[in-house]
Amino acid sequence: MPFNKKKEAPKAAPAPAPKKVEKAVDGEEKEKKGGAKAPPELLRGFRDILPEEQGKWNFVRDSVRNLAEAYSFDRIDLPILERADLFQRTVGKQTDIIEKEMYAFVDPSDRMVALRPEATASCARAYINHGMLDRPQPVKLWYEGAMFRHDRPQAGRYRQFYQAGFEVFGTHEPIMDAQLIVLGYQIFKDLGLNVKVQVNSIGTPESRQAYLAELTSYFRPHRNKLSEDDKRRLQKSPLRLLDSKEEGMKELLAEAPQILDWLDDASKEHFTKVLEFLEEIQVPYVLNPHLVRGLEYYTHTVFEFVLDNDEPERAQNALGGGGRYNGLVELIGGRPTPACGFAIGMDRVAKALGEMGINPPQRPDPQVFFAQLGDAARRVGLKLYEDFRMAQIPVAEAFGKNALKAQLEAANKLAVQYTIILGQKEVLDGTIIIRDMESGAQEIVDINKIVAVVKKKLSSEKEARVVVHQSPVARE
RNA sequence: GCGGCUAUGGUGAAAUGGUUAUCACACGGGUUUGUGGUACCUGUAGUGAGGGUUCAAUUCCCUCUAGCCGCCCCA
Repeated sequence: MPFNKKKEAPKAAPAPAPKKVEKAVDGEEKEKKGGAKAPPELLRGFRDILPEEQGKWNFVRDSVRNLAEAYSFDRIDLPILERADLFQRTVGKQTDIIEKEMYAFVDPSDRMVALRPEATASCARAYINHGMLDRPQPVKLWYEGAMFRHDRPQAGRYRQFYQAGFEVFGTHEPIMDAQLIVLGYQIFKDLGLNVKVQVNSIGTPESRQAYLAELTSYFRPHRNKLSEDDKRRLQKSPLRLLDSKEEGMKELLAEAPQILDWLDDASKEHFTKVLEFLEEIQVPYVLNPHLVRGLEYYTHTVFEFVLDNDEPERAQNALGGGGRYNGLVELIGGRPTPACGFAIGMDRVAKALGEMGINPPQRPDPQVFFAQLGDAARRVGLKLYEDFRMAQIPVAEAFGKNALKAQLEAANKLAVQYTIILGQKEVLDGTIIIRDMESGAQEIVDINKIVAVVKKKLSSEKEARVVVHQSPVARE
């Protein structure tokens, strides 16, 4: 989806690509021929997140939100579509994200727009647009939502993926870098995931310039030893050589100049302080002098959260990352404003949870099942259902089924503790049957007291259940 | 974007160049009309799409599509 093919896009009608029209016609013909409709197809790299997975996702979303609030971040929702040049300017034209992965197109108003490939730039834009520099600094924002990159899909990598991000504008203080790392670390800890924190500093653009020159001249004599990929990196983004996975690179890298040695004094001091804070609060981190990040806007501290599991070599183990980006706000037209932030990849986090066998229920398990026989019972049942809901007792039902047998079967599948049964007879008597699903014992109670009776019966077991369902956030 | 592997009902598997593609689970209906967990009966549903070779293709070949793995990149 190259972004620059717009040149001759005429100003006239936003003619939809003719190709698409043809295809649509094809589709119709196919339908006619086969009689049956061709099955609908998902776009490549897009997916549905099904109900079975929602438990994990809720867990992730809840943890993120709880911690965002605990660290006093304010929620912001940003548009999914932005002017394309926002990302071009910030993420960096040389990056793959911009060069070939951005969903960019001309909208009906003849404007070049793009589905956001990330949200930091939007945050910075919002910060400027809404004059947030006139609020008490720092301004701490968090968001969550879908991002789009037209990348080659793989497990844990989708073209529409979800990120939760945290951004802090308006402070240079190294303690902020450290706190962001702590925050990210805590999110993973709350989720029960083991992550390693890797940190590095890539200094200011000026100090980096000098380092890049040095790095390039170090590699140039070895040019013939480099792989094609690495040669390209040497040309395009020498920093990327540092995290090359090529075999032969290890020895070369060992001798290569280290960026930390090239930082100016202020950068060094900043980084040292960040590390001191991390030690103080005992976040285990690994200094990784080869950690560089793909987005061009980073300055000083960069960090990544890497899943620490049995298969450390997996490409999708980076669950999140971020860093400081002191130049970004100014780059898009704001006053010079220091800032830093990070984002976590929720798809990968959810996947990691699944691999750990963590799969919370997508909603509270129903504890009671309501079985009904006949229309009179249904009418009463509809009302009864509301009573239970107000008493906050989750009730399941199978209004779609008539036979009591089928309803009990459904109740059994749901593993409820009690089924309440309402038939013609009970409606006339103003009573209702309550059946203990484990023992099969039944008793008849006054229908007006059923909610109270059930509540009482459940309360004995409730304590145990509450412990089970307790959010791990509350742990330790 | 590059390289490799893969593709059979909703899920997991089986089979074959030649009758009607097998099995389990899941799902729906039922086993004389108001009682579940085990049993029995029964139903729905599949060879990813398109082309080629062949008398005949789910099986062999090609293209496409999608997924997975690695690279690139990144979350």
